[in-house]
Amino acid sequence: MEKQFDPKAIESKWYERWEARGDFAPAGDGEPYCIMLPPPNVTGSLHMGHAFQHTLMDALTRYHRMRGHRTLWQPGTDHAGIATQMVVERQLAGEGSDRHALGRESFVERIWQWKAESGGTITRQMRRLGASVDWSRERFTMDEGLSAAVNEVFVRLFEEDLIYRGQRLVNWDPVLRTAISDLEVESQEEDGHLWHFRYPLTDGSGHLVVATTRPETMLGDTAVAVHPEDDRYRHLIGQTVRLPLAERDIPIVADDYVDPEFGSGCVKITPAHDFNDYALGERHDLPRINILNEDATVADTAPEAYRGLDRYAARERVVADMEAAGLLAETEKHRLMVPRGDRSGAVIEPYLTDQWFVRAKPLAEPAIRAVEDGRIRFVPGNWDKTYYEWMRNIEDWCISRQLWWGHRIPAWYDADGNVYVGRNETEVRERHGLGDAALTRDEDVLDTWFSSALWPFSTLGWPDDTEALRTFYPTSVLVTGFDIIFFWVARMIMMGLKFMDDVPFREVYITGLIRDSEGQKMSKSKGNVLDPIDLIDGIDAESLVAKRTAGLMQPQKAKAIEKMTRKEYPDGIPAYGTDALRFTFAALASQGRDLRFDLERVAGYRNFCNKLWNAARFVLMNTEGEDCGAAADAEVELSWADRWIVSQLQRTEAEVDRQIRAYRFDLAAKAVYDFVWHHYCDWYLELCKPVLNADGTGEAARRGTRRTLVRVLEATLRLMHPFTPFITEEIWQRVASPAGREGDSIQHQPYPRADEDRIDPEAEAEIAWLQEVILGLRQIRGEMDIAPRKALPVLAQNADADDRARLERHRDALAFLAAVESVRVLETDEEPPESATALAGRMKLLVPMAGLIDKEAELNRLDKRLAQIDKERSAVCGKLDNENFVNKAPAEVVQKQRDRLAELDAALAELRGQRERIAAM
RNA sequence: AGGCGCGUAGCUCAGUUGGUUAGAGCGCCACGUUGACAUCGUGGAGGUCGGUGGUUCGAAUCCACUCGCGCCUACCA
Repeated sequence: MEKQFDPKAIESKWYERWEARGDFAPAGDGEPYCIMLPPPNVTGSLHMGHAFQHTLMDALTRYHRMRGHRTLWQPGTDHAGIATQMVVERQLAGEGSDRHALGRESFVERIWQWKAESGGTITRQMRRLGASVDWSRERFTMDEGLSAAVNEVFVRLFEEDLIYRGQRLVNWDPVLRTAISDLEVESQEEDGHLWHFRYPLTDGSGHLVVATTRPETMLGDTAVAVHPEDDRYRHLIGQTVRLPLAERDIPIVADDYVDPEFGSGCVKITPAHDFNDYALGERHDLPRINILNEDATVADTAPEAYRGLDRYAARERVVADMEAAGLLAETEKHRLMVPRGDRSGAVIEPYLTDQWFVRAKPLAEPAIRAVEDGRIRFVPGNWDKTYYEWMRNIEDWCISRQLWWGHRIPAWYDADGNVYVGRNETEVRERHGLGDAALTRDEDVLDTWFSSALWPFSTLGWPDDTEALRTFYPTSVLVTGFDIIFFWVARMIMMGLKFMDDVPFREVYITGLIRDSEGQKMSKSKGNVLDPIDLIDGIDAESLVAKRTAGLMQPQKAKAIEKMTRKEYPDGIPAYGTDALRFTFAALASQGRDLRFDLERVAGYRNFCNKLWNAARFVLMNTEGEDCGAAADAEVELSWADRWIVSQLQRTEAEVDRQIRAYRFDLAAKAVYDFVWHHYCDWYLELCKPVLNADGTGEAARRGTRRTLVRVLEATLRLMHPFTPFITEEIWQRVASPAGREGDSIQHQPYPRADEDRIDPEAEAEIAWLQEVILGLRQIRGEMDIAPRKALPVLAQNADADDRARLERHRDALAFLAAVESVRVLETDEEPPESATALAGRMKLLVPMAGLIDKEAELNRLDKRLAQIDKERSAVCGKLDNENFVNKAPAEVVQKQRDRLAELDAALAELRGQRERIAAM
């Protein structure tokens, strides 16, 4: 083996073998376990959030596969309607063309081409991450089967009146010129103005003042509203005002919606351009005047002077005209929430159009119940509140999009505008007896999330009753971020319950969000993104800068991004390898908080991989070609250390298993790390050395230690495999045989299960004693500046029979790990020489000071220890002197404190005595 | 406005039902290279657990209030 672990040398080799052999396909007849990969955008690339989530999904998948479950991790990609269409439209714009010039068919063809070219990025990256998805089942939301499922769902929902078409106010993106759903609107507070306008009463008796943030919409006003109880205006209700500029008479209506405290207490009402006004208009049966075109220019329904103006130009014009007419009462600065499209960034316009909707309430009710009664569990649990909040206030879902890339709505219109919905045109004609009448298909496509909502069953073959569907639905767990609970999770639950009559998954594990080391959200525009592949392979500073500054929406930011990047990564990023990256993700995955991603952390886990690698190297150096006691009748003798490490392994196995089940990957990773580094390497390997090297060791003892070395390592590799698949496979191939195991790959080996019977309290006590002695002596050495390899003669005082036996038993270990030259047990009445002291239980270890230790230094050291002990002693005494504590606390707790006090007193007495003696010398 | 979360060592974070000597990693200080590993070893320094008050024999942990920060929903013209 190489002295240093080199991930590059092994990773691609193993993944190719696993995939070629079909290792990731569900196998056996165990209990089914299934995870649906949240389908990434087909033309996207893997970002840190993906890599994080994929790591956790893969860990779960490998864990269950090793436990013998019939495990499926179902991969696939999403067509991502708007996002993908925008990319190709931008390309066309670069060529001086647009989709209309191309025509629908060619445009869609062009997107398919783009998908074919760039669509493999994510899946290639997933392979680099070691994701053990079953590629043979890979699906795409727009492939044939999934499209059929989409049509089927649409038709069935339509037939049950759960999908309808209607003219309603929707969120309109005037740049993309399509409707979008409520969820695709992101509101942000921005600076604006509040304009106060005078609207004259028609009868000439005065005027009302209304305030607005959007003056141009007054062209579509159809009422002014006041609060019914507002004494200032009560007498005017039912009268009309003369709407300036448009010169129309509009009524004054009374409605509770109006807050009399705000502004003048009068509100202009524009039902066609504001959601609240729309609702108010419905209550009062007001006309709706749509004054905007699709691109947010003023329409012909408005007065001539404004037609064709952009909405913001119209705004200025309206304000100027009102001012000129003496009707502008006041202009004030105002912060307001501005709705923007999440894709285009354009200011969204409430807009009156014909769209298709899913009736949400009837679907939401069973979906709420599924979480309430525990058929679906959120992890961490508090996310159910977020879910309930949204589901209980859910509005109908606008599913039609005025785009070309997506599932075209299966609806046809005849010459009279009658609508027919069916799985295809032939079916529509047959079912409605339309013969060969002219039919035109609806131009619109469905919201991307409509097909995503079906993912848990459409990928398994629905609407056909397939073996896969019967086996893997409901799936086991969904792993995703909180940001798509509404977009996706809630909708999958609704659709799953509706069409499968069962929940789509039993648990939803919500991961935190990956941020950069400063706690900033990672985004292309901030220039702080990291490509997980760059952490695996490494990247030089130039390439990293080039990558981060390429294709920016705001190219002027490039300089700042370059500066920041060069400062943070002057030498680029070293290659850490996949296993280190994955282990980092696992270790960071604590619950309920966002996580800061810090390269120092990855470096630490790369070191950990190297540690494991070298431990394996040591084991192999000591076992290759040697008898490791594999034979059934081999005579084998286990040392205390052997028994101890086996015992520790059981505890670790139990802990890791428990934490994985609880989705506490951070704690599972910590348990593994502690075991490998601090138990196996720091102590066990060191304790093995004297056994293997000493001349006096018997063959049965060597065999026992070799066998334990290699078997514990082998089990540890299996324990770690879900987190670090590559290094564990590589090493396992070398140690499996000496450890007495057979198999083609570690991933099909059983996951370690703790064996209660192999927990060995006797061995644990023995090694705990040994550690205490060694640590005590090392402390003296360290604090007294005694050279590390300077062999020390040690005297033991107050050693009881056990201590004496143990000192004898572990003489080699003490010599090796604490450089003890000799140990002599003092007789009861023997006066010790001037010495430095350490305690191990009641036994006192003395290192004679002659020539080694400075008297003052030892006195200081003792004073420090005494102070520590004395401080704790006062705390314990405080408790025990408290009658209430002694009377009310559980007996065992009280006893524990008494025992502790006794220990402290003994230690105090010993050390004080020691101090006096040294001081007197 | 409502909801959720966070505040523990210089930094990033654990601390599961109240009883630990409050932990880890990184960083810091000192010492150390005859082969598992310098991507390492040994020893050490460093925290009144945001604040106040309460419940309790006992609070980082439970309750109330408070300060600071973050996120998500929401109709303020």
